[in-house]
Amino acid sequence: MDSMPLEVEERHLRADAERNRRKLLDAAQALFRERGLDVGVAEIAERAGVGRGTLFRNFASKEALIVAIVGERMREMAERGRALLSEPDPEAALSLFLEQMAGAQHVDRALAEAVADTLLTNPEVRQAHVEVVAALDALLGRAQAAGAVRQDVSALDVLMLLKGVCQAAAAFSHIDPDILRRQFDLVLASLRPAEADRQLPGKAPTLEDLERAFPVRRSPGKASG
Amino acid sequence: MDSMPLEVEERHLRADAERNRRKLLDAAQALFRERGLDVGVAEIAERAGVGRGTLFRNFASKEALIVAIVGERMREMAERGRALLSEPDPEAALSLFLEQMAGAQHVDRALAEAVADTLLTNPEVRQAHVEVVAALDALLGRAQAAGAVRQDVSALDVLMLLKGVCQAAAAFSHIDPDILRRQFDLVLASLRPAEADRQLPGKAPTLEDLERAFPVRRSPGKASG
DNA sequence: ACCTGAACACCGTTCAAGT
DNA sequence: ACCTGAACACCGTTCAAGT
Repeated sequence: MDSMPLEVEERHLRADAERNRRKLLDAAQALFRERGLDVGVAEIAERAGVGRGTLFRNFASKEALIVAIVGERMREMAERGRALLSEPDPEAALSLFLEQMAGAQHVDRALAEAVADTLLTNPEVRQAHVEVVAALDALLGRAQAAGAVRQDVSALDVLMLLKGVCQAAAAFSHIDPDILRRQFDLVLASLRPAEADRQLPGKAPTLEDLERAFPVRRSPGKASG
Repeated sequence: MDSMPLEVEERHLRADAERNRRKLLDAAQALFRERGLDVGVAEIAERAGVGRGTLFRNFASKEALIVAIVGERMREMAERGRALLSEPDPEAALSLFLEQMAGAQHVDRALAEAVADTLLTNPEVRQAHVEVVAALDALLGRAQAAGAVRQDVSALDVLMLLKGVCQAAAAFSHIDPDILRRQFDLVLASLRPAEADRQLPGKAPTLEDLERAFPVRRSPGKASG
């Protein structure tokens, strides 16, 4: 059972079905991005030009639709993080990545609501999130090796700290674009190499801690084995 | 119209009505605290031992019930902040207040969800929130005067930074109690007096910025003037 | 094989009938 | 004056009837 590939479901769709699926994704993407995850399925189907039932034929639930969209955005973000590994200055690369994450949430309400929500327990979103953490971990490791960042923080430490920045700054930056940068600088200040008597207590949180805090819920019904 | 007192509505309730109101508040408080703001009004009314209709006679909406509870918790928190002004060590007082805020959200899911939500646009919650900011501002000012905290941060700067810590740490601290303290220490590290070339850009956010970012929505219908 | 809208279940909210 | 549960409006989801 461990040899079963995880991402098949590539069985051929009829041409019109494939087209409808795309129209639904595009409509939902635009509406979620603009007005958040509370927009109704009726409006999404209408904007896509299909019946309500078609939405649920392509996606098991409204959440599944959300997951398809948010998961993709997260994977894009992880990819941008990996790309920054070729940036010569390790500190600048880390700072840029943090900035891009906040920026993405700023222009996409769906993404901002998703990371705050309990959506992280969904398997697909979790996997994408793990990718992001891995990319951040790599960038953070480089910055630490270069002596630009204190040794005793982990990627999850940084991510937790950034979460508030993203949410708060996103709400404010319509008004005052400076605030985003201020909050960043505060986060970066917290990450500077610490004197010996300022070491953080306990152990740095890992992905295993994340798993124990938010156990991934198996999607119900589908898997019978 | 500016001479109208804001918090009257103290007209006498019949004894049984007063009792029902209390039962509803107690039931909702317990359920919200334990399981978050999604618990249904039917369950709340049942636990309180009254009909659904009675809930809506005492509170204009489910949100009004939430606001009554969350607002009170926030006002308690502001009071604790003001009490800490008599703590002799300014840095310890500030640190304690931040710790108490995170702790309160840790034991009360309702509070944690409320501060993340758009509930801040509600007038009553906003007023309570402003009280908290004011208390934090006083504690922060003392710590800055004592040279324990950099001069260029405002209470809102700190509150934004803390928001992520509260959310993230609350979720994790079931697993690893160290994490809360780590995140705190990171926030405190970011607040240490900065070297001249590390000053934050722009101006520190004020309560007026908060008002422009989240304009208070007038409660609809009630006020006719 | 897929599309569709009527029908269903589940919320918050209202209101006519009771006391 | 207040209480109550049946009724309503509004969601996400299902499904029998269509193509």
